[in-house]
Amino acid sequence: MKPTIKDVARQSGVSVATVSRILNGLQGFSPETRARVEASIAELGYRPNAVARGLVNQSTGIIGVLLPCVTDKFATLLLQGIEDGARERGYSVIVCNTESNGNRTMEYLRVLEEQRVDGIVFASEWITDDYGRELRAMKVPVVLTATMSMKFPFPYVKVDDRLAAYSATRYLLDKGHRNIALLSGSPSDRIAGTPRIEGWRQALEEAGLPVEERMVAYGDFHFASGIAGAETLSGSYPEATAVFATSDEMALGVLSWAYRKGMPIPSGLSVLGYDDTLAAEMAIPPLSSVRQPIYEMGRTASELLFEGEAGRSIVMPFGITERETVSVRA
Amino acid sequence: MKPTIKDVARQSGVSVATVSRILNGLQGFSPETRARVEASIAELGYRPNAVARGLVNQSTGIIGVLLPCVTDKFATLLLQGIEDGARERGYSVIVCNTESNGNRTMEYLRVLEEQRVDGIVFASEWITDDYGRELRAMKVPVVLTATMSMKFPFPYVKVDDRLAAYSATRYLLDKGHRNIALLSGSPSDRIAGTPRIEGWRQALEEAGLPVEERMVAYGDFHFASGIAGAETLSGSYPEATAVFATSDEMALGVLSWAYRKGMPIPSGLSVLGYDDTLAAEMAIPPLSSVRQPIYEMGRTASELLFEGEAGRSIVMPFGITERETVSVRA
DNA sequence: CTGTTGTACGTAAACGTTTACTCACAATGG
DNA sequence: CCATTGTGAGTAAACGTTTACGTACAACAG
Repeated sequence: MKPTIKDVARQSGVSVATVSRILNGLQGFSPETRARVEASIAELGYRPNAVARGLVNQSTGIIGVLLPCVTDKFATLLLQGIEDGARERGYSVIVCNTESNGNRTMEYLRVLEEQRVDGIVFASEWITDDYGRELRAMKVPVVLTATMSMKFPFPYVKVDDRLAAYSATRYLLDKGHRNIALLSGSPSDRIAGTPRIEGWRQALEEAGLPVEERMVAYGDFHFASGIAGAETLSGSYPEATAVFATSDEMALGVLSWAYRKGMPIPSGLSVLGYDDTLAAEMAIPPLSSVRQPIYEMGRTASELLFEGEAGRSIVMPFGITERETVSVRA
Repeated sequence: MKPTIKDVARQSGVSVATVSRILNGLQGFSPETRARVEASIAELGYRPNAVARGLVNQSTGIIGVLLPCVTDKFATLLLQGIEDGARERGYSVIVCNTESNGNRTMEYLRVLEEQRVDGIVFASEWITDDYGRELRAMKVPVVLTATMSMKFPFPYVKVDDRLAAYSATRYLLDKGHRNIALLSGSPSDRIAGTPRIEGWRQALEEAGLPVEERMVAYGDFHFASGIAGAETLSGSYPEATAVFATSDEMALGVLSWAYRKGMPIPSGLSVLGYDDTLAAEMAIPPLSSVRQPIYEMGRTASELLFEGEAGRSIVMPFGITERETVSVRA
């Protein structure tokens, strides 16, 4: 089969130990030996076997990344950041597409443990007791990103969702809006649901405005649920002059619904998205959105995995990218 | 550290061979022994070490996937299909984000060889001589998807781009358009560039229409280049009544440009995209597009990797999804 | 000339599995 | 009652590395 270190050793008339030393940049060989060995390596086309290395070194050079969806912009930007950070440090990444499915997630955690990955980045999803226990039992560095857990104190990298939603709502208030609907993720989502709802609510309450259940619709962060949510809100809260959607895709759903209904944006209705992905930029009209440094979050997560002081978490900054879907109201 | 098969053997008073046989569903043990061993496994929380297994079995249960970009819809849908196919067969996937960069690609091929992956799916990019030689030298199953190579006869899964572009152009002709601009990828792209240009050209020529250089603009398949291309075409080919963009993102760029210019779609200009990704559905107005079964292509690629008869390639069907960006012209 | 030190290697054990051989023993057939 | 066969196991070699330890030899100090 493929040449092994033994073949290289034989070919160049030295022992495997010497070849290994040369390969690993240690010392204990003459320049001539080195030249001879390197010639053999080139001639045979030898490539070290990472599997064998992994076995003796107890380290595979692979990390695992669990994502709820590998096709949406948010998750893939995160992935890109993680992958860049890992690659620069000589690590490869195994992607695990959990589809937010508990069984698949548990199954993948098992696979990652068997594969003896050197670290795990867990993105976006709530850490259930099952996940947390499993992760803890693996005795491997874990970093959470775009999520966190009180119960399992893994280091995390994320923005403060509550604060971001609060600021976004304040932004709309400052533009003169007094009837601000919320198009939220599920209220049972403790990460990207509840905190954003609370931020919105707090901003309204501080402004002395009423907060009623009919002012919010719930979706799943995806496009279709944005359309449905807009439809719901148009019935339950027709006086709304602005809607704050907690994902860009849902905001695009609102835009799409408005287009369908002939409702002009932003003169008839202002729309604010969340994430500031490329989708916001491509929208018609270009979508104003709450900006998260998604790529940097991913990159930071992999940095933390390898170089983090134990337990250190990082809260990332956010901002608002102003485009053309929010009008000022006299 | 973590319990090994030896710990399990000791704990249950049998040899490692017996534990191994139980783990692998072979025969040669009594039901009582099996129960005892399984109890020990549960008690110790033993997980087989895939690295050690990989060493002796000469198979890692990992495949590598090379993608030019991990954030765009096309590539990630492909990835999702590949991952699903792999997972169902018990394989994990290492993602390699090449960014269409030759050095990164070569580096990743080296990593994949060292990691001794069981197969490689190579997506979207042209197979250079370097890549081809390296892939061939790895002596590992390779499947190409959304690309192919004459020089290196790896099996591939893709649609016939030339035919699809021809059909798309015919579709516009059938709608009464006689001035059909092309917004293409690079003409040096032998996979997604040239063939689509040729399909477009052939349809026009068969219809007895002139084909001139000024009728085409070149982009890189991404959004910004769509805007730029639309601008270029509006100068060089103002009489165009339709533009065929060879990616959805570029088509969205055209939509965005038109919105900016106040050009009504489709009454002022018809636009046809390519790929029929979610972006097409989310566009305003909803974008008509050439549909490729992207997810299925990915899934088929991983099937082929494990179960393909040597060298069998698959040409996938395409279609046209009609939405609202193409008008009929009297 | 002898003892010490440094250099350039080689030997062999480990890493955690799988699996080809063995082997003891019971059941079975003649 | 003996030879054969089948069953439930154990032993040990292999997979391809790394690395602790050992060793031969040259240079050098005293």
